[in-house]
Amino acid sequence: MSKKQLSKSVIERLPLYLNYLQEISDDKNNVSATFIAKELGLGEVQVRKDLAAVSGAGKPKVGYETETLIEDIKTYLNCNNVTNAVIVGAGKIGRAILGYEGFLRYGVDIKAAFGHHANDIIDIEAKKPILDLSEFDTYVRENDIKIGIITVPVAYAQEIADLMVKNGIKAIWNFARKALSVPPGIIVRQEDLAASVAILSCKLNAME
Amino acid sequence: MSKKQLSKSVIERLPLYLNYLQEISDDKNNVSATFIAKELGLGEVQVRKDLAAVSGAGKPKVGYETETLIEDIKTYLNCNNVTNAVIVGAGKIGRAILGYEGFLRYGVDIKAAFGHHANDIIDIEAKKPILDLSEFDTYVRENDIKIGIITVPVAYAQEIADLMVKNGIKAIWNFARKALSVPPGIIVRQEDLAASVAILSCKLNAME
DNA sequence: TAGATTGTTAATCGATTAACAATC
DNA sequence: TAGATTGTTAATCGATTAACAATC
Repeated sequence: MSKKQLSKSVIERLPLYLNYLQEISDDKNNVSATFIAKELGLGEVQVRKDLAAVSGAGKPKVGYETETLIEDIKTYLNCNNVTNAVIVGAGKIGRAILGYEGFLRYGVDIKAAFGHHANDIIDIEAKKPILDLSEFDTYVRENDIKIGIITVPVAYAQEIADLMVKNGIKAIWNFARKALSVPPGIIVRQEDLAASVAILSCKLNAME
Repeated sequence: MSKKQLSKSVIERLPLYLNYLQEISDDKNNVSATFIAKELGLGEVQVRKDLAAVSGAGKPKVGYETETLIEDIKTYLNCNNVTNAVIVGAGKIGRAILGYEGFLRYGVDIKAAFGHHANDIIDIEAKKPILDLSEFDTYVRENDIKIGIITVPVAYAQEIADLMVKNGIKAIWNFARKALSVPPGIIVRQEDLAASVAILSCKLNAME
């Protein structure tokens, strides 16, 4: 499975294409890079290059077969293999993520959340267990968990990250506003929703 | 207020610096770019250049005054002026965001959420109203709302975006997986949490 | 003074855009 | 065939990194 390693910017555009293609796949059997570019407000050559990188099945005059393109992007993004994940932190954000079904679409299955003094509570809507942190080690090892999601307060984030690494978790999605220190080989993605909206407000302010 | 327009990449690093500086501000009166770079795992020159862009108050040998630097970044990010925001979509994600206090730290005050057939429900923990969508127009105009946050299902996203624009909202933070079409001058920030984790799982897969 | 750290100018790197030949 | 669209090679652009003189 020697997959071309694409640049970060390309990888971040792939979900965009995927969503759009899935949206139109019922109506259109074929689609051109030109068309996608116009619809998504991107450069035509950029789209063509991105698509060529994961697919390369385009035909002059007609464009790409929509279904094939969808499959190729999904394959690249690993959507068809399920990767298991757990959340540590059963507060509002943790529960909101636990209950959101959109992740499975990308092959990520969030199996459970862990909290303090929680014990086998089941999130009714999501039908997923919220377990006590003491069960973490066993659960992670027994359920082939690869991704850990941290939604605890800043003060505990590093400690939880250490716990995850200790139990063999290889990728961490961190919602705590704290730069984690992890051993090499562990992937960390920092998510700061507040910063996202700060940038929005900053741009807004710059426009006046 | 002619503020230098920094590049997207620089702006996205500012919150990172801000968090770290606030974390250490009690212990350290001065801090060097070299030190920050090492702690956050960034290039030394990059940090120095970023800081110079918003502050420029560094002194050879001692570095920057921590407090001044914090204030300069906050000024650039517009943290000290409050910008009002509302959420449309009172599902799990909408409520989670409504209840999260971290935004005020960046000067964004989320005043209320709107849902269908909701009427003056108050989110107990957050102490913020969840109102019916029919009250949207009046509320937005009367409360100087500048930012709109969309957490409704994909099918309604464009319609809500139009409603926001119609009522004078200038910046939209969109959690629906849909490329919005808005008039020029309106800022849209697309947020796709599922795609975020997809990229994580993709990298994880590429490593093996 | 000597050395750490700054700010700036030049070099490198990577990503986007432009140009164009190939092809269905 | 003609024309739309592809894939590729070269040119541009922007951001990061390296080098170094200035300074407290």
